[in-house]
Amino acid sequence: MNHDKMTNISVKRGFLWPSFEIYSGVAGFTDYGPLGAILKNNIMQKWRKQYITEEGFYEIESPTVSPEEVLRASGHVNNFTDPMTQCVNCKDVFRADHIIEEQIKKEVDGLDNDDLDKLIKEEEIQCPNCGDKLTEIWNYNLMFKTKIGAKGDKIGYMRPETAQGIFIQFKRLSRFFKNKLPFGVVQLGKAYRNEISPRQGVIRLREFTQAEAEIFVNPKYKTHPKFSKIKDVEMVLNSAVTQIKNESPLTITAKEAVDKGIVANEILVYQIYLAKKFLNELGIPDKFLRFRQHMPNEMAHYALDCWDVEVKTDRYGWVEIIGIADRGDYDLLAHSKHSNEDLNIYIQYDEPKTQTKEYIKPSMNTFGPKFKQNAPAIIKKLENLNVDLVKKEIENNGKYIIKINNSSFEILATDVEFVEKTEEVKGEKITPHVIEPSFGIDRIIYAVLIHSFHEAENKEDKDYFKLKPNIAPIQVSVFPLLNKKELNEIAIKIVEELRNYGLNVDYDTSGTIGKRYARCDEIGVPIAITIDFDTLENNSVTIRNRDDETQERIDIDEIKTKIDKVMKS
RNA sequence: GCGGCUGUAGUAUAGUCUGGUUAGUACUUGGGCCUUCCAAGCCUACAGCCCGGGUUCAAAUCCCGGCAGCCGCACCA
Repeated sequence: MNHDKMTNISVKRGFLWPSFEIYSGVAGFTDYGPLGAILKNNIMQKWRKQYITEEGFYEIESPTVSPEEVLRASGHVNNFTDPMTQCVNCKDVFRADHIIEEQIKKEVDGLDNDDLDKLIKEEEIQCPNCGDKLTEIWNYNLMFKTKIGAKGDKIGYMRPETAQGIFIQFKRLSRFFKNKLPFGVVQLGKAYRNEISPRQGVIRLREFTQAEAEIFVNPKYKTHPKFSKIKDVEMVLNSAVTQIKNESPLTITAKEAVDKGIVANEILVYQIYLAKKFLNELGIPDKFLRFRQHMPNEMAHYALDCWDVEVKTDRYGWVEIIGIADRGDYDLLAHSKHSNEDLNIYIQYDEPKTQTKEYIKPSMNTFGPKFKQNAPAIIKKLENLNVDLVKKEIENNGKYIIKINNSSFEILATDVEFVEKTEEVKGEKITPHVIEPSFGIDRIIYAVLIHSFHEAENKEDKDYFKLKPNIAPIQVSVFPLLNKKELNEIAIKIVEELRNYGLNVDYDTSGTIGKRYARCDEIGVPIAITIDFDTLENNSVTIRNRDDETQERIDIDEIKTKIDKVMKS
């Protein structure tokens, strides 16, 4: 790992570029150059393959601008802000709630800004730096605000996560999936957070790409049909408990993790497994990965449980690249409440359940004459009473007194019967829980680049990206050994054929062959094909492997089969 | 957002302190020559003082502001 060298080559060769550079740039934004854009697409396509093709989820695409109501309901308008205050003297800026808590040693969660302002005055909270006075509190909201429409009176925000777009479409989605749980919906796209001061390059962007899956499950069945296949897979888990006790992470199998209650359920573990598999296949080995459970106090406002997948970097230490959260029913309930829509799903039982329930049945031949015109009202009241309570009261005291308006009525044992009634219940409405793996694509690309970067070990060696063939932006380079007309002609023919076959091919005639090999190694092209004078005579070419520099003489007709083989490795 | 350091072709740098010729060098890149398998050589071309203002006869160089990068603090639901 060598962040500086890697970044240098990635900029030089067109993977990642600073944005708006000719206007001196803006922090927190990045451009994907020509190779970076392909790499990103390849990784996103691979992600789609794993979650859409292999897991059977479906993708939707929703707007990146949201009306305010959506983000009010989701909690982002209120919870995604930080109360800030500034020292009038030294101009340092602080989280208001943090410094209040620090100085009065009391939690101030849930207080609004006016309360906090009051506290600052009453408790004489001072600048922790220089002890001077603090300004009034203002909210720093991490969302980009905008206006929708010409009048500009409708507030919109750039979405801070792609997830909300899925929750909002829950009704249509559940119909699309024939109202059957579980089902999974994914969305890949941009999200926006106006970070106070982003540094760390592509690790903390103000505009970034997420790939999220929202898996809607029946809260009673958080099992997974494929779990048995992965139950023996070992993973390194750093649970909240091991973190609190300062113990080293546990290496345990998926099954043990569930059995011992370290991870809440099978679905969550399965998702951790998928994340690990995905990263392994991108070329990030297990020793650079770990799974860390959020501590109760660091959990986002919506989460029941959350595991971060972290990757080791030389520059930034362990970096979170994926979050896998059990969001429970938080989002659907929140949107249901704010929109007045039923966001639930009707679960039909396999077999109708018979429920036996006790009712209070008025004995009408005594009840009617006794209460006369008040009878209907009393009956209605009786229906809503707790049966056991009424029964006990009559058994113990011989009567139960019902008050309607200002009159009270005595219900005696002779006035009512207690009847058991059996009825069939065919199903129930439930609010699904949501399991959400959320991938930070930009961070993953950084992780892929830093971990596929091969640093020269000696003078003969060189720096290059050892990208896995299935994500390499360019799969094949085709070189004529010398820049001669007759070699170029064949080379161009092969290039065209491979391009038609669906491969990204680079054709290069400049400089010496060694230089061209070096150049294509640098950007991670896994295969090079060289045409020489023997090709003219016997139709054979040299195929070269990037990683071990081995060469093989093969027939032109074998090229595609050979490439396919490498691509699958 | 605060403080410190830094900013010269695509990259790495010389020059900045002590203002003064056409901003030098290497690699890279393009074109050409040569060349039968791992950045060889030769010729040639392209390309730079972060932006804005000030001081001065004269600013890459000194001063101020901005922007960006790095480091520390704060922030990162």
